[in-house]
Amino acid sequence: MSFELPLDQIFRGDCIEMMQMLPSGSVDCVFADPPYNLQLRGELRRPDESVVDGVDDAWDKFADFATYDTFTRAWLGEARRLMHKDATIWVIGSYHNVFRLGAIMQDLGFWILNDIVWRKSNPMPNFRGRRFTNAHETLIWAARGPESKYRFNYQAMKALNDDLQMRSDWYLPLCTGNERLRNTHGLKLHPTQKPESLLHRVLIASTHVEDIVLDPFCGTGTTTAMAKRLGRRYIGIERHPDYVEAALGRTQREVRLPPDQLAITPARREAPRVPFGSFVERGELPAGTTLWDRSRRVKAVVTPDGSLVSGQQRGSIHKMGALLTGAASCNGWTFWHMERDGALVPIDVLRTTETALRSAG
Amino acid sequence: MSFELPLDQIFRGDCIEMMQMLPSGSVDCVFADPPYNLQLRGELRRPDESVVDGVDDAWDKFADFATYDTFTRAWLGEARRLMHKDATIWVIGSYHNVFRLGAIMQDLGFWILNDIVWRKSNPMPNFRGRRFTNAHETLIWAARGPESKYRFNYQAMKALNDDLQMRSDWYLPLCTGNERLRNTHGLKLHPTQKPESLLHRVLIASTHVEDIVLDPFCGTGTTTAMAKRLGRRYIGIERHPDYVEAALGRTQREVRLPPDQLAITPARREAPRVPFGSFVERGELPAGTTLWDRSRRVKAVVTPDGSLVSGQQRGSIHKMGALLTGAASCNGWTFWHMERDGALVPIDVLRTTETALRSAG
DNA sequence: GTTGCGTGTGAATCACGAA
DNA sequence: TTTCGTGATTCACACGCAA
Repeated sequence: MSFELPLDQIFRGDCIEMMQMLPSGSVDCVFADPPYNLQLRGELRRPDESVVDGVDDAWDKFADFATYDTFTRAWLGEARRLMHKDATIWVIGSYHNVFRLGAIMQDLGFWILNDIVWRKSNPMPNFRGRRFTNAHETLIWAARGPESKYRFNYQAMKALNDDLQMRSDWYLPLCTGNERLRNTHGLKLHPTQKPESLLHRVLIASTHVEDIVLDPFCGTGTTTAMAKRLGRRYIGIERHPDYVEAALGRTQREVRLPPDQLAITPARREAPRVPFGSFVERGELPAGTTLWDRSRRVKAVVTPDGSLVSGQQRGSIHKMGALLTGAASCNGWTFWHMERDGALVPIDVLRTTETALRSAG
Repeated sequence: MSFELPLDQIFRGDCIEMMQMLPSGSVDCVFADPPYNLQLRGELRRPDESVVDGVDDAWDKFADFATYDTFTRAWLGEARRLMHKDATIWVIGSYHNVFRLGAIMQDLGFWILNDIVWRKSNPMPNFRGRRFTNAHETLIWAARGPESKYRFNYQAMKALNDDLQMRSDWYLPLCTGNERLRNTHGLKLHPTQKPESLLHRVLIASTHVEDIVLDPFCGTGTTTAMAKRLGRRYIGIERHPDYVEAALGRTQREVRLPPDQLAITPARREAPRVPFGSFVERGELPAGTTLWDRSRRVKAVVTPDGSLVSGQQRGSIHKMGALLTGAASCNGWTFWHMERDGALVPIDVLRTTETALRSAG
């Protein structure tokens, strides 16, 4: 049996069983924080459903890895089925499990886009002085397959980083203080609650408003709460009733940001396409006008159909830019300039004016 | 057949076959930079139309993941046989291959101690704006097994990091400039030459003077050269004759530091923003350099872990400044000077560069 | 000598929609 | 499924030459 896709809900149950009931190709993004260690939470079972007990001689270590791998293949396989062709997935782990996660993801056909390092500003020190301070965790960001046309909000990430490309190493604090959920005894409710800043960056980078986000290991609901705040739709799955209760209350209390605060720096490739010829038609750049490159080394003349002519050659603004410079390709909008008050101005200013008019009207 | 262990040599040949001829349990540390199995699909151009010189060498091409895994299991298995019970291994990779490396290492019985992130100060940007800038690579540090009594020079690492525990994220520049080996046409000799600062930290962290270090993918000899400089014994294996020739010459020219400059030591120091040790690692203020006070009344010598030595005394730049002047305390950054073009310049100038400032964040 | 500008380059899985 | 046209896209350094 299979449900219609339920939105903005958090379910209690085994994530593999729950995912099996959801329809294929229905989610835009998955965020998963799977158990890091078999012995910790008793969530792991062998394929025959017997529970793994924690013995640590060499033979059993191998059995543990095999069991962990089986479990990992099962939930990643279901998650992949639920993802539509262009969806992406984030999986977080530490050196205990992340290598198995990554290898299995590759085996299942996921196409890794980046591995992201979450550098903790306040990690726990190494008390025994026998290793380097374990100051980071790793996120694997992957598309469903190599041909996916996945979403990456490049300009938004650049804006988040002082107008420099966002790198693969992120420096963020642990979840502490008021953000950390606690029980009535003041003890932390969940051992590995993720910081909201981490989910903020993940969701802003790889999803759009109204996109559907699935978290199969929902825990205390950082993903669902942040999805709601940022105007994304969410589906959470969590096995432990206490965590489900906390996640439900927390997400319920969360308030969706108003639309004007949800807008991110738009991607230029998604701006409405305006034909160069339309400016010729309207007389804003009449046929006969001469265009130049930035340093006046090459020039061309605008024709009535919006193509350019230079000598015997004729073509679009892009084709002519490439042709005259010998480049493989060329963005004609930024290459060609027109004279305005004696100075050269890129013809792209025509387009930005147009865009402004459209959004205003 | 099997050789006695040959020391301080670089061999040309297939690393699996060569390792098979060496005796079991004979090396203290392995550093391995295996092929990454990048899967580049076409030409990549910068926004200025220049072409990126990608890694297209035959040695990096594998038919599929299964082929790569078979190769990886084979060389890691031989490396493990050569390691004695308490030896450790370093393996470096990127998201293309590191998950497979780590999972296979765990399957073979290695015990992962840390995953280390080499954060590059100057990575190549993402030119098409379709992903996060791939700004790091990952090193896996592992013992031969869970019971290994491995070497970790905790105090030396702490000293190198201005008396703060060394973290799992390391900020180091790429190998560029004079350090990068070039052929007679000025082209890079090896597409992926590793920086000396990386090997410096690896060797200081996990080996002792006279320890035997094996590099099965020796390339142009960064490992062997740094092992010689730091007084370690080395065995290099490399398949490509051009790389072997370069590694031999480079390692030949390298000079072993004198004994008093090789000693590493515990130190208790303050923590300014930029660790003094980072300049030592990067070779901007190499071990062996003599520092003076402003009026050349006292002097001291820089050691590989970033502490100073003068006579029988050893300590941080701050402690040694205080000690040698009889003061209660001292700001080593302004007290100590280095010679530059015959004049004395405070070492604090090292910190004023953009690079230095960034290493803190 | 110093400063500043132009150029080159690094382990890279680097477009996408319409017809 | 394939072809084709449009047009989006770079950061930190090192080095050489000019002012």
